[in-house]
Amino acid sequence: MKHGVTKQKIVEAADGLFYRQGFECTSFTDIASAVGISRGNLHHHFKIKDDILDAVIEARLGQTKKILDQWEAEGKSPSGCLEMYFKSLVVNWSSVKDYGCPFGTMCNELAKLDHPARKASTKAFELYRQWIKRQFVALSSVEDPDVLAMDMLAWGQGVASVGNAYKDLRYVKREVEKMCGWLQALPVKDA
Amino acid sequence: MKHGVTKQKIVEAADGLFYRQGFECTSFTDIASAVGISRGNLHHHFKIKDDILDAVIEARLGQTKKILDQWEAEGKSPSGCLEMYFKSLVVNWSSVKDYGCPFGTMCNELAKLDHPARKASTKAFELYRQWIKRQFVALSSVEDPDVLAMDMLAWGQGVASVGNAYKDLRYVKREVEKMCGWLQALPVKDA
DNA sequence: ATAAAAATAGGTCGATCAACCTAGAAATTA
DNA sequence: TAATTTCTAGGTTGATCGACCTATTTTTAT
Repeated sequence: MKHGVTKQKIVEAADGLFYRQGFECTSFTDIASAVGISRGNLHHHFKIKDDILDAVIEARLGQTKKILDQWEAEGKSPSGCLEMYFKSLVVNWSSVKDYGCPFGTMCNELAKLDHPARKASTKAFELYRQWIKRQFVALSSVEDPDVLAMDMLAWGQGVASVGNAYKDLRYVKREVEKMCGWLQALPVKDA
Repeated sequence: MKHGVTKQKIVEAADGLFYRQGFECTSFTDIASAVGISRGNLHHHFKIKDDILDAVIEARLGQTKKILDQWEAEGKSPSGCLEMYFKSLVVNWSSVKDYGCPFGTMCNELAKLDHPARKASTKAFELYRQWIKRQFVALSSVEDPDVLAMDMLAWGQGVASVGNAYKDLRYVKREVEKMCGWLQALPVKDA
């Protein structure tokens, strides 16, 4: 196979499996058969399992950056961007329903394992936080964008967790609408 | 050992291990050695691993009921009760910091595993929800206690998740204070 | 006191795990 | 074309897993 293609395919497959099954419950055999290669080949590209995890985390960070850029392009205004963030729970509902938030659940699994890559896995949170903070700063109608960004992060985690437990899309939609309403009621910077 | 004592010790040990390591990452050997018994003995009390999980979930439900009753005794007023709930994140910080919320993290792990006991694990959420709702009804100053109870549930999950990721006690304390302040600002039923 | 039942220990089994190894195939470079 | 590197497949190893089993001891009931 072309240079680097297999490696990328491995990371993509591992990403999905880590999300849907968890890191610890995903074996080399799982990943290899998902990609359609042998275990030996998998070991050639990634010597140990933790190396796959590192690559997955890095790939997620890149993907997250891309998505956040895309939201800024689509959302147009800061409040539009924040709406994109809120609504992502509904957009990704089919997976959130079954597997929760990919970032939050991975962070928590790695925390329980006291895994060396735990800290790296929280970087996605940090990306979101800084991005959200930037939107609030641009809105300039809020007092403490730092605190508010943290609140938005926790809001997403909370709704994802409860939504996942209750498998209740209506609840999630209601929460998202509530946040969008709150956002529009915010006093906007002089137009 | 006296009748039933060993079984109870097993459930207690398994509870802690499931919380700190996760269900899937906890082996019969782990539990047996934590209790100080042999694997064979463990198998005598619980034929398969899922039986231990069922017992742990049931035990957690009983423990949760007890704690909620205790909070109602200590909290005195409905708002005092809700403060007990908020502050539990700080009280249990040393474990939340490392392992997250015991209910949320178990729910999510079982969801990923698509485990038969998943639904049972959500019953703890339901206990909390109904209890919180009762406090708001007693406060009688809120419009929709049902929605608000769900919000409080999500708030707890969100703060636990973000607090666990960032290992930031100050953030958690700030959030708790915020909620306590919001609670006291609520118009109370005629005294 | 004796029989029955429950509790305990430890061996064993087949399966699966991460990791390592060898060797051949394919692609690249010289 | 020849040499070299990269990619791929699959076997092997030692450890651990859940589960099962057979004894032996302890407790309970008769």
